[in-house]
Amino acid sequence: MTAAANQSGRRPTTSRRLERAGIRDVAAAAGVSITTVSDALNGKGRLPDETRSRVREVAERLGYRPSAAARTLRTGRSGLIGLTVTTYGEEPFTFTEFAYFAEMARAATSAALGRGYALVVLPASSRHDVWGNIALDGTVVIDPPDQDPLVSELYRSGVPVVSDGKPGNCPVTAWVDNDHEAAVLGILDHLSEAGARRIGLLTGTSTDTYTRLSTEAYLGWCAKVGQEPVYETYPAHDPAAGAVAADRLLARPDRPDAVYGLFDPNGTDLLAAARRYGLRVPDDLLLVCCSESDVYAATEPPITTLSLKPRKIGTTVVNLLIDAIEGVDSGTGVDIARLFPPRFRTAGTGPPPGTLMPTELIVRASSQRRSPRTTVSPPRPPGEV
Amino acid sequence: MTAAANQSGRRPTTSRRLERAGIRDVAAAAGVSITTVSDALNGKGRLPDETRSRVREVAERLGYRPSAAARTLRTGRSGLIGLTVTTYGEEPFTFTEFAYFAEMARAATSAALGRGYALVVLPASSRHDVWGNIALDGTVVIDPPDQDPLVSELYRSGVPVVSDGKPGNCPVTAWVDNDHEAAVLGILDHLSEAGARRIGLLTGTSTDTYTRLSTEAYLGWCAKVGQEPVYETYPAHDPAAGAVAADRLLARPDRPDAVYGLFDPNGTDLLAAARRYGLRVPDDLLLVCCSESDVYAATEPPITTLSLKPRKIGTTVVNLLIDAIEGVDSGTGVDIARLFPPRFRTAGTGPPPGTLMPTELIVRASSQRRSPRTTVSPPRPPGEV
DNA sequence: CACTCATGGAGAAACGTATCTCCGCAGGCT
DNA sequence: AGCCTGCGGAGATACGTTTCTCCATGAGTG
Repeated sequence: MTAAANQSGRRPTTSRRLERAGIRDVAAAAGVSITTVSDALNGKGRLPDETRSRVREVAERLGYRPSAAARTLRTGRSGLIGLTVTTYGEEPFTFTEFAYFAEMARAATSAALGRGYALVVLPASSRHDVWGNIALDGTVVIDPPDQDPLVSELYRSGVPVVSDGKPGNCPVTAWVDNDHEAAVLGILDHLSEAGARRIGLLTGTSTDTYTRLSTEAYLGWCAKVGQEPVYETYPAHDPAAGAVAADRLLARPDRPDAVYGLFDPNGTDLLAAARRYGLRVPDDLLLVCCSESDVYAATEPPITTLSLKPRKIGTTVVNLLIDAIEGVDSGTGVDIARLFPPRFRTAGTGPPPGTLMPTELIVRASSQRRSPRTTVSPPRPPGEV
Repeated sequence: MTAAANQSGRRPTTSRRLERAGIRDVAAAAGVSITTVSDALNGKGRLPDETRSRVREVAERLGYRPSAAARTLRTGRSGLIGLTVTTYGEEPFTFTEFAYFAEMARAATSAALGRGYALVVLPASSRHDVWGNIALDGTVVIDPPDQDPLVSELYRSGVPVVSDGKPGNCPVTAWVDNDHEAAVLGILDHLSEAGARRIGLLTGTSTDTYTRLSTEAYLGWCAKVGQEPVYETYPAHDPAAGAVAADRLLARPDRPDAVYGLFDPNGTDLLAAARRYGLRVPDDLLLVCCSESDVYAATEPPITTLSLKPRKIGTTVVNLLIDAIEGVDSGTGVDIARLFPPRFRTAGTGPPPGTLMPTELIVRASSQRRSPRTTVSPPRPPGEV
């Protein structure tokens, strides 16, 4: 009768009743055109509220769900953001900074969802097999190595890329990182003030930005204050090697009286090694390590840790990326500087291409000689809930 | 000249040079039809190898990347698998079993990538906003609550769903879970054999499958051996409440001489509480907790842990899901029993709808009265790398 | 010689949506 | 009376694949 009749006249194939309802079916059932359905559901066009609500009602009744694939094809936006992790060895996630990554990914997921995007986890290893098969609106890259071909290709094909960790030579849309130099210098000063005479470092052998910048900061500080560097390195992705390296560091003839460990498990490893050598913490050895884990609040003694604030980083990275995705129509060589002029949401601070986030030092007993009481605390009566 | 000429004759819009090359451009450049390009690149059709390689070469030269959206629209397959986590409170991931989830997600990601799929992380909370906007070939659901509307809707709309954790009333394609009852009974027997007279339990207040089955197994065991149950509960998602509950458990007048803690941080919390009350582990108190973390290998003393084998679970869940996705054309009410007849890859063992995975008890000093040496081990000389 | 058959490949129809263009129709204005 | 304007909505096209159908050709076969 109405125009809807001859529209649904198409669909020449055999009678399939079990198909999911499409926008055509909704249009036919509501007695309007496809255009009207699309506009009504997406809040566009000029339609009286009555039509809008009627169409919505019909769509609901038919259980209509718009096809994400068709929408993506048409609009060029998938609502998907890649989360790429650099992989050491076979496993998709890096073992090192495990808690850091988990926290960061969690915050990133949350932030993305809050803005209508979802995260898909993609190791950098698997090449075009699966990479090319996913429509990505943008990508977060964690600690890209110099000259990463993957990042280059993504960037070249117009996909915005924001990296966690200052990139070496990759062209990225923006990046976020901690101020690793300031963090290390802060820790060294903190240990010095606590009475440390010779501060050692437990660091990694890999060349990622975090390890490199932190080690350089340590060496620079040593040169400045005139201390001979005392450090041991080990492959950070090997969980067993850390304990060995910790032992090695404390076995040296020029044994340090304070140690900073760059990686999460170093705290327990150093504590165990100290115990083996009969060193009391903090009396004989001051200890700090970088970790996001709260187990160090309950060790004996509790260990001072540096937090890289992965939640803040994850949130910021995603917000920068989505700003880039939504900010400019299609990044065909637009200059980065013009990318986010007005719509900067994280307080008009930093210069967009690179943002440095502060770290947080959580001071506990292991780095304080003048702690009020290093003995076992008196038993606490069982409290309320 | 050839047919390719008039095919590329279309594209009436204004001259856009910067567009990404499409399959049409490849066809025109190679002097063949679109069909031939598609067949050549996808390894289908009957084409001489010479044509195939020539087309591939041209595609490579033009930097052709097939549009994932178009492919998904046409084939109905996106290569994406949803990973849904039940959320407690605001955060997208559950705090409890944090390491478990991280390990499981890692294994699932790895397994999916190995078979050409990618994982997208989707909390169950965010409803149609983002859920409906993503084309999912299937979904992994972690510990779905009874009558989960989300799972029901997914299943009804034909998306395969495999759950980690035995589902209550949700209709799922398949599920995988640990044998929680056997695990708890094994631990209780282990503690009994080590000399425990009164075994306590630290458990949660939530109603998820894991907590429920484990607690029931404990109560059943108590009834069988005639021990009065001694347990404390706390909201497992609250990291601070665990320490309080541990303290409460050891402060009871009927203080247990052995404790099993259901959640990851219980080990350190119980150890700290024992220290406060002057209890030696394992001499005065035997300790076991469920954890995937290896920090318990380095505590003083090392703590016996139960591993739920998240890697095995993640791998199995994903393989089952992909089997279901690829096994049958479009799940319109096919009976589950016929779903995986031949192509079962994980050794022809389990009955498909539900699979129980064994757990692993990692016995350390905290649960052995006759440990060879509970004192500090002698300093080990610095070994080779 | 008339015929099947395998080979190599072209044409065109979907897939389901968003959106650009355009059209009819009132009512108010000059 | 003609004209403009705004409202409500229909038609058609394009997004970029995959794939079903079909055609031309030359070689083998009775």
